[in-house]
Amino acid sequence: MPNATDAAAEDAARLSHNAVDSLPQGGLADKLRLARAEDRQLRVKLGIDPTAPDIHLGHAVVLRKLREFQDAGHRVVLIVGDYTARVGDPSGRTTLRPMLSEAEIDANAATFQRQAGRILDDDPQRLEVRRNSEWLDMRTTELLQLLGTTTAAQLLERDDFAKRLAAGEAISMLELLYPLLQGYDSVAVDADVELGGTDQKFNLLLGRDIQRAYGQPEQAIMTMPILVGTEGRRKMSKSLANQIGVTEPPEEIYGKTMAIPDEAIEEYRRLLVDQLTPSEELPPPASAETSPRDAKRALARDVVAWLYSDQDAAAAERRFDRVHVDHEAPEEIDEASFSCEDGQLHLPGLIADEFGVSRSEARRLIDQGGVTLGDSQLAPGEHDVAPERADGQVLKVGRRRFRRLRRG
RNA sequence: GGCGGGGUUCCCGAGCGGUCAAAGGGGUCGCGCUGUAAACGCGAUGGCUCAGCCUUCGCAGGUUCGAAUCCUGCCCCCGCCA
Repeated sequence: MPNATDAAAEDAARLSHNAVDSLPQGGLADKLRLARAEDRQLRVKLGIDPTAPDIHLGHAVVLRKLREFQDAGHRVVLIVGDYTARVGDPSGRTTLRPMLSEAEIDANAATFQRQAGRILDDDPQRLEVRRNSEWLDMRTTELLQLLGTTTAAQLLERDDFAKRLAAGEAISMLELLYPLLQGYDSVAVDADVELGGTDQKFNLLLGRDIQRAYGQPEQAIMTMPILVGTEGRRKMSKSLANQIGVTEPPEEIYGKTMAIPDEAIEEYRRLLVDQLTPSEELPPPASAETSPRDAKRALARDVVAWLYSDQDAAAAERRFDRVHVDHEAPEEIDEASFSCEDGQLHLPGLIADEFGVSRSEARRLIDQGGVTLGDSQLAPGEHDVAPERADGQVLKVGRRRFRRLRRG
């Protein structure tokens, strides 16, 4: 039986799998050692931003890591940044975030918490959820004490601040304050470890300084890679509209995964699908012989199976093949009823109503050969059709929008 | 307090009296192709009762035959100096 020291180091190594940074050197092992010695759980913190409530695969990377800590017996402390959401953290971006109303924040926080439950263990012993308005709504004297812990130069070291300063761009006081507030969260919850994306590195490290200033042991920090969005370039985020949400329907998740560039396949697999902690018994990863298409199909299946089930994954794949490979209509199609008083069915109006586009857009779609009625593609200018020709037919708009038409 | 820069269509960003619904890029959409909603190529991208009409270039007024482009006032944003 290995002694406690070795075991802690091994655990730390395992938990650090896929992490970009685990700081300070040996810090996590020390924390694990301490937990063993004191026979307690580590408190592993993650701050979440309730401005973007829907959890996507990018969040899932960090949440999966948290799940590993839970499975190792530790306690995850999720901090809903309901108070900091009023401040707006600009990490990795160049413009200020909009502020949200309290009602919006509450709704978003609830949504996030519910969705996180898909990945995290929600056993109260393993998961604690807090809101930072609990402690950040502080007296001015306390705020001043917090401000006293840090210098302007320290904050301006942060990469994005430094760049913006050099470029003569605006940096608001609120933004500068944000890292301090986040750091104070660590103090308030006695964090032993804090996780985040690599864009959080500065804030996580500053949390250590804040804790020290308050006479607390400093947290270990771990950063996880930022998952790229479906276009394969920029970080996955809702505002960039390149996200795959964990609650999206199976066929959407499957399809969006198929839309990622081939180069991103390996990264997606490594961060989302592979065994949480590597073990010797695992089969080798998908061989390089596999074609990108098949590798991506397998990935898409695995992601859906992870978030739903094997059956859902198989069904999603069937549907995808049917619609995108065989170019046929899916089995299940929503119906749209139409009526026509004046003898002709005006398609731009119908398409606009059914798919939420403008009539002008609908006209363009028809004119560009993007609309098919039954099995004939509509010709440019063919905006009105006889009702007999439309009734009972499948209307296909673009590659993946379908309606079965019924005269009503 | 002083000086300077700026607000353009989903985003960035050109335009600076007519040829502007407004260059170019991004994004998005469509088609083609294909191994996929990949890649690549081509095209489209304010609205509508769509060969025409209507409404846009921070807001309000004005000059002009004619303004996103000129003038006046206002609102907002940013930087620098102090």
